[in-house]
Amino acid sequence: MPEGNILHRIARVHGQWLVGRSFTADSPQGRFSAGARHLSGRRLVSVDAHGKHLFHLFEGGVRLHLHLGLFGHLRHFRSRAPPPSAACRLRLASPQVTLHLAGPQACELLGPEEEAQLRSRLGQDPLRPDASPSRAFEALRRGRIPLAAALLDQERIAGVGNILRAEALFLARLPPLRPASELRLADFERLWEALRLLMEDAARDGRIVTPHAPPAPWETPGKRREDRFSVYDRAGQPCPRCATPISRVTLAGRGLFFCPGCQTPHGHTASVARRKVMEHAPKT
DNA sequence: CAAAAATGCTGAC
DNA sequence: TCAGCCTTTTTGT
Repeated sequence: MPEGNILHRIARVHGQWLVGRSFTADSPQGRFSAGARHLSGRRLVSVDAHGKHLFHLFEGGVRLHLHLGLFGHLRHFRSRAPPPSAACRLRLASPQVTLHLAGPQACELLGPEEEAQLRSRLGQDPLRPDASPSRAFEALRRGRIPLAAALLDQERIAGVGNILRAEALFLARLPPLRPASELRLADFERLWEALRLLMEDAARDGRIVTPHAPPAPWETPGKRREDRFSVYDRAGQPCPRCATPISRVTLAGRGLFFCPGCQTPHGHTASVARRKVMEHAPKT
């Protein structure tokens, strides 16, 4: 379910509503009972997101590491919470706020050096204020794999998932299958900026919505899922920018969506040139 | 009801 | 590269 923007959103919500409170913890599902006992009664000191990982620091130096994986789900309740589902791995309850965690890939207590080691393996996170774009540029260009594959490698850039990859490459007009080592600085700068914009909007609004402009005549208004994206999960449908049918290829076992019409090696300059020609064309 | 799929990651070939 | 993890939602009988 979540890409990095969702984790940052959760961290912000927890920072506002959970930090400073003490919680009773338990594990209805049972697989985190020992950890929950250790957390119970402690005050939450801080919350931090890095990529798709969440780090909660409780008083006494107790560190909780969460990763939602593909299925993980967090629910928040004010005042009265419903009974937890049988799959609820961790419940944190206070008089004002209750949290239910189900299906996480990771829910564990870490020592300080374990946490540091984990964090040191994560790449630059576009949503973190301490992110270094030049280090991200370096990391992306290492090795000889397609740019689209490098973007999902959390040790190069942290927080990008399959949707953000597709939408950011589309916004930056970059061909996803070109070797990452051939990425030029100007292309990277467009890509980084697209990631930052998409992720910041999505962290604030709670969902990824791409500003695909202009509104195309073949698009019908609606709230169905596919309307939120320009290329992700839209194989065969017309590109909102150039109307070429969107492609889907399988790369490293996962679907990659892109527009073969305008995500071309020099798609950016080519389309700018085309627009200039249009501007100077005689009016009809 | 059952089945399938999903924005992720790991460990074993 | 593939199965497995594990939950929720959507789709199909």
